[in-house]
Amino acid sequence: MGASKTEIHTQFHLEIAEIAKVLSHPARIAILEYISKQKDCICGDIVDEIGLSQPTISQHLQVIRNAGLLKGNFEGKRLCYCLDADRFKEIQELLTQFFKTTSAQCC
Amino acid sequence: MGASKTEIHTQFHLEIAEIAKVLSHPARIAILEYISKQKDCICGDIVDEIGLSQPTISQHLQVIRNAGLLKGNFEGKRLCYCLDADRFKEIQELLTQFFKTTSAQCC
DNA sequence: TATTATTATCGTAATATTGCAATATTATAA
DNA sequence: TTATAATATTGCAATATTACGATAATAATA
Repeated sequence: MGASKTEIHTQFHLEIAEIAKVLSHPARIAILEYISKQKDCICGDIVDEIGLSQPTISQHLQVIRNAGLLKGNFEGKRLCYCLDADRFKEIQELLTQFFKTTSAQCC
Repeated sequence: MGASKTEIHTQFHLEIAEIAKVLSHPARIAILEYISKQKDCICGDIVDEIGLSQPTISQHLQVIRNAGLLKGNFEGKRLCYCLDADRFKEIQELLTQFFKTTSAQCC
């Protein structure tokens, strides 16, 4: 099949999995880390930095954007892509919550 | 292509992505949470709990096992599947480290 | 040893992901 | 407005993932 059976899972489990999927590719990890470090970040820089084609980077950016993690500010002349700090913190807290819920006890 | 270009990424980024991939399916999240709660956990229980076929659960378990998260104890008569607490903590720390490294500052 | 229960593996179909070339869109500069 | 630069979209090929039926392997019990 290839498609996961979403209907049998809880909202919490689906949400955690969706977040994790965003983080499940090294290019996206690299992009997130890079964007977070820049004051003024443009997509072209990312292409140079990471070593994938511009369309591929653009595609990864869309995945990150769909997760609500991207904020684009048109400050003055250029488009500035930044992490949405609030959403980023939210995601961090959801994962923390999962790790809290799931603490190994047996054996 | 479908295969990611591993050679262009750092070990850290690859490691984070690999961990996230394990967490990127709701069934595996559910399995991890369930296993962590049981004292004596057998695969069959998981099948009843989650609502996927036994082979599918077994496949998900292998992904979890490959990440070093499963510990199988043959205690007395039955096989007891448990979370590897050390590895679980390790994974948690790696993600925490990523979130620390990647803290939104710009905009 | 034969039976039964539990878990793993194989084979396969459906769908998703990754990556890039070509092209379109958008925004700035001339 | 036209040229130029930056980013997004489209289309497509290669590979990966998800799911399950059928079957094999393994372990406990009669």
